[in-house]
Amino acid sequence: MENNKEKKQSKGRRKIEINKISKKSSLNVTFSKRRQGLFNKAGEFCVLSGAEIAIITFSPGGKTFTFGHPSADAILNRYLTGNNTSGESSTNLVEGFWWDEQSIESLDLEELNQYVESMEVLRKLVALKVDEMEKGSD
Amino acid sequence: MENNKEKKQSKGRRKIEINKISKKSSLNVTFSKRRQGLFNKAGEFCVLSGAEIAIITFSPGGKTFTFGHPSADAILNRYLTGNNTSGESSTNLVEGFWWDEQSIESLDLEELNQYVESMEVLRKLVALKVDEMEKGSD
DNA sequence: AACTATTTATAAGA
DNA sequence: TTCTTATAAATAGTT
Repeated sequence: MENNKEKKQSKGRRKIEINKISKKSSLNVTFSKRRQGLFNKAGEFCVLSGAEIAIITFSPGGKTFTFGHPSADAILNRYLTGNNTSGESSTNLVEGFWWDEQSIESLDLEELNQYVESMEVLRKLVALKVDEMEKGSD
Repeated sequence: MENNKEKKQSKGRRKIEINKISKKSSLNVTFSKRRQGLFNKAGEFCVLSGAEIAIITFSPGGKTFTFGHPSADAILNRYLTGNNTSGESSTNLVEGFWWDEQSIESLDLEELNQYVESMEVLRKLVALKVDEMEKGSD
């Protein structure tokens, strides 16, 4: 009972080089898995260290993913309610953090503008917090 | 040669609960390790999927960490040159991405304003890109 | 700062 | 696409 010298690798994880994945189906799977992994890490990072973190991801496929602090929930919601007329969206909570996914069918340029808007939302979140602190410390 | 029933755990990683770390030295170590881990993951994520990502971390210790795209390098530099009068800073490159660390000794309120500024920088980066595209597609 | 035993993440496969 | 599983990678506690 001989098996080939180059016997088939088992199905476990194999080492990969970090290069752009060309095969579209693989790319989608990897994108999803790693986005989830990244957001989980970010959540743990925040809780363990007490840091605040904001992440914005702009996928080549035309989706904007943001990750942030619980205090941002209400504001994000308002943002979504006000602006989200063209695609579905979902907001998830894990370990007290929200993340958000927006499907937008749009041209590249519009996608970028979307990205800018998302950043603007995050900026406002923090500005609001600053405002609170100024009132509190006066 | 009996060892206690509760024998000492070996030194390998042990499972932990995700709660704020109270011991300051441990917190610092964990913060550094996990920040590095997170940024590495983010870099791989970008390269593999072709996504763009921006991360801003505001640590309780008064440091702002940002992670971004190579195209942002010049702008970040200008930002640092213009604003960084109170603390040291360093910019690192890994896999073509930059990350940055700023030491700021300031009050909480000032730290938050710093955070807002960092976000503003990121926003400008993308706005610039939009501008480029508008010119290109015209 | 290095080490290493474990836990955790995840690339392929089913 | 969701589940499985072998393996790579991250990291908590130790030194």
